[in-house]
Formats: sequence, C-alpha cells, structure tokens
Amino acid sequence: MIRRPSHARERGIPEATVARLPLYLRALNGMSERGLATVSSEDLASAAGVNSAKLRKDLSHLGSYGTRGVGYDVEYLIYQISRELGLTQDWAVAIVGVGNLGRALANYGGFVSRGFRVAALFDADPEVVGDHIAGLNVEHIDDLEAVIRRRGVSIVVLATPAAAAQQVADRVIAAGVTSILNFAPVVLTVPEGVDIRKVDLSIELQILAFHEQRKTDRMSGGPAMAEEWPEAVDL
Amino acid sequence: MIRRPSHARERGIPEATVARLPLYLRALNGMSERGLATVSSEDLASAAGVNSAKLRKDLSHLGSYGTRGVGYDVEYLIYQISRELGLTQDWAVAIVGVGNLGRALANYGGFVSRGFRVAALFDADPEVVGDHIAGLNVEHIDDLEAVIRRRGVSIVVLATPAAAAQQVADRVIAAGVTSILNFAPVVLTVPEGVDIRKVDLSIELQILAFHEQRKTDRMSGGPAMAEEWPEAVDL
DNA sequence: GTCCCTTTGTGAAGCGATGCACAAAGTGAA
DNA sequence: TTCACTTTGTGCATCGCTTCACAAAGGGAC
Repeated sequence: MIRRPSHARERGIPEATVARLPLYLRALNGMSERGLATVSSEDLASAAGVNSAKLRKDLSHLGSYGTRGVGYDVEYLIYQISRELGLTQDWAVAIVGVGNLGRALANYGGFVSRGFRVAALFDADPEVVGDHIAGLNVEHIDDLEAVIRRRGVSIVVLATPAAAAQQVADRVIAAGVTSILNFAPVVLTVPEGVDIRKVDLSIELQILAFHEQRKTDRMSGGPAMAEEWPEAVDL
Repeated sequence: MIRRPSHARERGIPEATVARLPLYLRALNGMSERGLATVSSEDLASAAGVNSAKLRKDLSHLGSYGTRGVGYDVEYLIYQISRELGLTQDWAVAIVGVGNLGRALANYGGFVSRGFRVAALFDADPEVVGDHIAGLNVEHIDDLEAVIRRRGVSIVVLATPAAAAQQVADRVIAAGVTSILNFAPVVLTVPEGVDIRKVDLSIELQILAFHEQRKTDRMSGGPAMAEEWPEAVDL
C-alpha cells in the first residue's frame, strides 16, 4: 500500500485550512485552463484572495508538494487537493424541498462541475411531485429513506420550510446520511458524527447591516440618534 | 444625549460575536411569539445551539442587560440586539442577476422579515428586463448607478454569472455601495472599507465531502484506495 | 563545481476566541 | 433582616489560527 509522505500529519488538517482548499482548487483550475504549468505561492495566494504565508502553511498540511525556487506544479496540485477533498470520487446529492430555492439549486450548474451529482429531488406537496426539474423526477417525501438508500445518496441539501427541517434531518440521518447542507433558518440538533453546514441569507444580511450601520454612524459623528428603550414597557 | 452603559466596549464587538447575534435574535423572536417574558442564558444558548458561557460573554459585549438570579427580559433583549445590528432602520437591498438564484432570492420571504426590503432587481438580458418578479420590475443593468442612488440602496446581492461579478461589483462600489453579498463563485477585489460576504454552494459541498470521505475512510480501515500520481504526467 | 537567485516549508511569536469556574448580584421565603 | 438559592458577568488559562521571518533547498549561469 502506498502512503502519503510521512511529514503530512496523518489525518489532521485544520478546519480553517479545509475551508480554503476549495478556493485554491478553483484558482488552480483557472490557471490550468490558461495553460500555466507552475505557479508560485505568491501568485496562487493572490488569485485566491489570501496571503502567501497562509497558503504555504495550508498546503504544507497536505504534504510537501512544491519545489523550492520554482513553485507548485499546477496539475499535480489540482490532483492532490482534489484527492484530499474527496473529489476523485463522485457524490450523490439529494435536494429536499423544491420551492424557489430548491429549484434554483437543482438547476445550478456549478454544482455538478466537480464530483457532485444531483441524484434525487423530494417534496411534500403533491402538486409538485412528479414534476421534472433539471432532468429529474420530483419524488414524494414518503419515499425519502428508500430512494436515499437505493441511489447511495451521502449528502443531503435541505431547502424545506423552517418548520419541516428538523423532521427531515432526523429522517435522512436515520437513513444513514451523515452530511447535511442546511438552507432552512433553524438550528438543527443532530447526533455526534453528523456534519452540518448552514447557509443563511438572512444572517449574512444582518451581519452586513451591522457593519454598514457602523460605517454610517462613523460618518455622522457618533450615535446621535440613539434612543432610550420606551418607558412604557415593563422591565 | 443618552449613551450606552460605559462598560460596553464603545464600538468594539468581536466579529465572532456579531456573527452569532442574528442567531440569538431568531431564537428570541421564537420565544417572544410563545409568550415567554424572560429567559436564562442556559435556555437561550441551547435554543441558539451554543454554550451558555459563550452566550453570556457575547451579550456582555453589548452591555449588562440581564438580571442575576433571573435571566434576560426577552423583549428588551430583542430590542437591544436589533438596535446593535442596525435592524431598527430598514435597508434597501438590490439584487443583480435574475437567473434561477436571483429569482429565488427575490421571492424569499425570510429576507423582508427583519429590516430588509428588496428595492430593485437588475439583469443584463433584454429578455428578462421588464419582467415582474415578487412585485418588482426588472431593470436594465445600464441603469444600475442611477437606480441605486435614487432608491438609496445600501446593500447589493450579486447573483450574476461568475464572469460578470467583478465588473458589477466595481460599478456598485463606484455608485457608493459598501456592503455586498456575493453568490458568484469568484474572489472579488474591492477597496478598503467595502464589506464583502460570500456564499458559495460548491465550496460548502466540498467541505462536506472532505469530512464525509474521512468518515468512510475510517470505517474501511485506512486509505486502501490511495493511488499514486499517474507516472505519465511530467513532474 | 561554485555562486547567486528564487521560493518553499516551518519554528516561533502574536492574536483573538473559547470555556471553565467563581465572585457578585439579585430573588424569595421565613 | 437573614439565609438559601439562582443566574449573570468576567478573570484567566487554553486553544487554534495567522503572520512573520528565515534557514533550507532547488535551479540556472558560468
């Protein structure tokens, strides 16, 4: 059996590094398309929007894949990062909830590009069950467990209304799924060993609003409009 | 002029805390609807999916709004967090790019709920300009600057193809916008003082795939399928 | 082979966030 | 008033990530 270089920490890549690897991969793919053979940490870092020291440390966690004085071989690095991220196999993804957002996700091309294949769509509304979206038949949520098992789905995207999300999560987890991407604005409770990632548009906007408010406050010279909590309310 | 309590760090809330405030706010709104008057840090923390020490430290950055032995007044805390996040005013948001995703965002209800109002939709495709989506007329991208200024848009959501995103960002920034939520899979370069937040479905999936691969590797007892880099490729 | 130049990989310091553990502060009962 | 109990606010140790700065390693010219 062939092992990876011993100085690469066997199974210990920092979470922050993992979150940046897809960024590097995308930048490298662009360079590959433009025909670049090698790239320096400086150039790759700036294409990915990080500084070069961070990039080098990140890559050093995968192994020693660069050449001093030269840089990194673009194709080789693409292969190594892809392998580390698990993109050399392909993953069957199911989308639950085919409302506006679910439809948009199903049709989103960037999805399929790298290792991911939308393998099933589910909804509870009899009105949309049976529709064809992005070449797929929308299945009824009653068949969730059976279809997940049959098609080997390992990642589920939740695009249901908030009220349904926890219940659906429980069911897909019971069916063996351990990776969930949640678009519903609720905090999901899941057993240990299940990975959840959350995307919440409303939260992102609120964070932007906080900084935006700060910027405008600063312009107008302080919190002149601060108001007291209305006296009428009982404290 | 009324000031906030002096022990609250005047303009110094940690970024990690800001990112969690919307979570607390959502949990509090649920409690308010269920008629709860007060809540302990323990209960609120568990509703928001964090531990109670973190919650208390986060809230302490806003001021001392709890009562020892009792907990926090739900309505009062909602008010304080809303004010800190800048949700007591409402923000005009523009969505650029009315493809699948842009449409879904325009129709997304959770948007409007708290302080945000979709004030304009833009697209470059003459085919969709003039369409009515979620009660709004889709405007041509040529009118971007004029409409942004006229309607006081301060936050822009980018849902354009990747190739157009940087160019659109440059234009909205030139028009005075300093907060952007970017759904396009590109690294945007922006001047200092402009806040960008990024949402990238593909990256989220890749992170999940990494962990999923790890879990299955562990089950099958090691990286038995690891392959050498094909010899044919020049290194 | 030797020298110079470039670029990687990493030790170490710095920085911010997390979580523990407890003193301080409040409630309610007697 | 005093006492027992609850819950906040925070000092402090710890942890993980970032950044600096440089030794080590490789390439190319001569």
